[in-house]
Amino acid sequence: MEPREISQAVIGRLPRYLRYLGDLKDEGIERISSQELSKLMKVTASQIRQDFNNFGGFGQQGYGYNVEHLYEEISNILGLDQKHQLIIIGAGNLGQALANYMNFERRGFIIKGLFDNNPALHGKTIRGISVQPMDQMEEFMKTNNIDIAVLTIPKTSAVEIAEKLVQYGIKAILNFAHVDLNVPAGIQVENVHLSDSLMKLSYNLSCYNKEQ
Amino acid sequence: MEPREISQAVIGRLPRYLRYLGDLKDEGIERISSQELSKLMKVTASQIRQDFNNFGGFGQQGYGYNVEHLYEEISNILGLDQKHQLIIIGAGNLGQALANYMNFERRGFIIKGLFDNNPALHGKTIRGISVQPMDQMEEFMKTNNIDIAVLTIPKTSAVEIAEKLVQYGIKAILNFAHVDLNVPAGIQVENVHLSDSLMKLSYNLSCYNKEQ
DNA sequence: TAGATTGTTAATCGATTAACAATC
DNA sequence: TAGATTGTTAATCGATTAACAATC
Repeated sequence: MEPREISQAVIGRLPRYLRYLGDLKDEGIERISSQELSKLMKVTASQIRQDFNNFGGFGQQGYGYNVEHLYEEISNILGLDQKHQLIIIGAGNLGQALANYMNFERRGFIIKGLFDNNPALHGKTIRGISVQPMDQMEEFMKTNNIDIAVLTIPKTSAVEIAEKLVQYGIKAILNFAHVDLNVPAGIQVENVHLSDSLMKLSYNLSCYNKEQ
Repeated sequence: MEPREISQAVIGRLPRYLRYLGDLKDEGIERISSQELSKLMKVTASQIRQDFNNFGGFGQQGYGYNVEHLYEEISNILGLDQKHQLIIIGAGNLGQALANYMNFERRGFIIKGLFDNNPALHGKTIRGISVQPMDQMEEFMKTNNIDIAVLTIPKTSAVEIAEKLVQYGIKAILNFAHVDLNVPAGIQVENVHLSDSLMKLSYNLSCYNKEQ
């Protein structure tokens, strides 16, 4: 088990497996074969077995996979057995929307703080978390053991703020700003570029139309 | 030029090229070589040239690429020369946040309507767009020539609503619901699964820690 | 013309799929 | 034991990178 050698392609598929397994679990289904899961998820059974075998054997020949067990294993691989404390930088519409989104907590992603430069927002409370000025970030991160930051600020300040976050010891950033962050190796970044997604849709739309 | 044969891997990189070219354009830079762009974007010059050549030759030997021209070409490839009318289904926190986000309009993605089942929201206005009940969707889509729907509703109703949207003639869906939509071939779907992104961060965090 | 840099072919690398022996 | 299905090796496919001839 050499975690670093597993490709991001595989890691990227794990949350989807987890989702389907959670649903199966809720339906009270005990076991599933790679072939059944294959039909359900519309990926090859081969890929499913290969993916799972990156982490050791979770199945049993002639039986398949135990849903509950597999769910637990993937959940642990994804580190969901651990709690993550996170802060949201930027308490605008998107920041507030995310702060209001309860489902993250269920997975162990606990929103601890909200920060914004706009004085009009300071003291405003969302789900018990009050918006603080940016300059209190450093202090807050130290006392609250924050490991993930969610960036929902405009791209003009995102790079600079990300550098500060790194300096203050952040381990991972979920970046909604439409810019590439420049962080040292070892700091994890996931980008959510909504306009990129729209552009992909746009391409495939016009592409499909040309086919006709 | 056979649009359908271009891999989604290439398409997925186009918006990022466009972003860098836009920045270069704003800086008043006229030409750039694949090697310079390579350094800037941290991808290989080879990949850049391969990507662009999927669509025909945009460059000139010995010179490089004209920034303005390349920007226009990629913009057109992505279909950004055309306007897209879109509706947001689900006027909760996220739906409102997206409706308030001005930048989409600049790219030709015009938010025309907002729909929600919650009567408390009906008539509420965001940037001049009032929230309508879901049952007015069909009529609205017909009279407003809507091609993209943004789904920001809970996963319990997302699949059902997506089917209706398809029935009413939607061409593309940007899906924020944490569920896989089941749409016919030809209907474009882009998923934005925020909890999946957090899980990937979580994996890479624990993975990195194990390295130490 | 000489230098630079593309467009494009060929080589490599990695990811996906197929096949089957191992084994429950 | 016979049937089913995994774990794993081998084959294929596609995407990335390297190399270089074409050409501005």
